[in-house]
Amino acid sequence: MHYNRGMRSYGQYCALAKALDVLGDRWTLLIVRELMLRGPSRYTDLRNGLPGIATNLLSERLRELKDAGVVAREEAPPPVATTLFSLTPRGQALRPVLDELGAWGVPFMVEGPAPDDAFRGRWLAWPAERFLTDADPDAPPVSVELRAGDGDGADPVVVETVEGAVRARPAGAGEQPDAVLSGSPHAILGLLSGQIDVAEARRRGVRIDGEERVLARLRPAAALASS
Amino acid sequence: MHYNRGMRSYGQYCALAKALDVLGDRWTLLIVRELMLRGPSRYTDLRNGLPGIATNLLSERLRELKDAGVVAREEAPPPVATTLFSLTPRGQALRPVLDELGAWGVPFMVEGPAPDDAFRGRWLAWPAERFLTDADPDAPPVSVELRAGDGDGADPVVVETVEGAVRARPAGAGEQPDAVLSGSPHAILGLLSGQIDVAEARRRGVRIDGEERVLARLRPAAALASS
DNA sequence: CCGCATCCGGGGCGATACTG
DNA sequence: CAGTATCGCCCCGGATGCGG
Repeated sequence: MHYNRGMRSYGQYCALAKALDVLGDRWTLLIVRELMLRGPSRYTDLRNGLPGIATNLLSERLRELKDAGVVAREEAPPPVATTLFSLTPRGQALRPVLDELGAWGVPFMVEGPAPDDAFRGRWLAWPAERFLTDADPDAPPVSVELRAGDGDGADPVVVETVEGAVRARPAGAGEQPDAVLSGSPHAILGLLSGQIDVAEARRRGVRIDGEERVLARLRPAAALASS
Repeated sequence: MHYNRGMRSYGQYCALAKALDVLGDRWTLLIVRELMLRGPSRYTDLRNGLPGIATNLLSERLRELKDAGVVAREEAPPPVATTLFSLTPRGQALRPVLDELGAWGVPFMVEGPAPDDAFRGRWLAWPAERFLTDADPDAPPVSVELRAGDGDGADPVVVETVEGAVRARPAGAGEQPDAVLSGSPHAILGLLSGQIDVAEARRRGVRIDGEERVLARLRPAAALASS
């Protein structure tokens, strides 16, 4: 029987405290991150996208988020017969929160990963959407595939221009990007964020296949890492 | 001796996870809220603005935030001889994060406070800055004082127009606002957020002294509480 | 008074094992 | 595949003490 566990409230009539009553528990915002980046996901895929989480915590948080109206469960009908978790509109409304928190955290990433940090390629998709702009919106669309890290978290990500904006999505099968960036997550993130240029990135082991000039079109926006 | 307590990391090379490594512990973001709303503050004043916090947690969080470069301590010289805590530029950069999180939490406030919720008047200052706009930026500036709640958390707040924007600050002594709003926090917040109009607010016990028409100038911005 | 440090009980959290 | 069950540990909450 699960009563109101984890629902410890700050007991303050304040918008920020109320938000943290729902989102402040450990792992909660990272679960929202995965649902935001992946879209509707199965339990196992969420677990894979959240290295380090305990399975009981994942199920408990998903239940709390469902009760709070942030997450929805939908049972897919046979023959698939799997459960899908997704964000409600109220959950989608957290996008600006994650964007701002992530932007604030970018300087920590620039320092490089800790020795045992886990990594998933799609975690770059979201900084990419935030920091890249299309330098020539009227030209035909371009796309770049990012392959960061080794096999474990190597889900490739495609960054493409869409009507003047830059969007990122998981790479599908038989992808045909204009260019492919391969290298360490650290170096690729430095390139995306504008902290280092193409020459410096290459010096740090980044490999560029395909048409390199499309990189000049996806330019990092202005100063992002204010001290 | 205090080693690296509480520094439990998610161990993920992700901007959001890195941000939460610093800010994700309990009470941390609320401490930043107080420093943001109050400016440089003494330990005791922070404690008063954070009803429910344990004193050891406050000191521990302040130390962690200092180590992370978010908070600075300055020892005021004699004869004052008190310690002041303030936000570094890196801490000030959290303003958009708090704004977005707070905006997301506003719908919970509209539902009204829980039975034993604590309240401080200055918690309205920050939603006010976010949700009010000056409907007539070229006219002479106006100011409204908010007195929400009873004695305990009645720190009055002054909302005023400053060059087309709306700013909030703690009310000083001998304040001369154009109007004064008194009433329950719930009703006043409804008015600020545009959820209820002046007539409805009055029906809910809000009292308006001074020139009522200045309220027409401080208009709530467009829809804020998306379902 | 102000700014903590110390002590202690309870429960959230983390890791593993297990099940329909 | 999608969880539940169980068990330590350490974070958290509350009270008290205490030096400057």
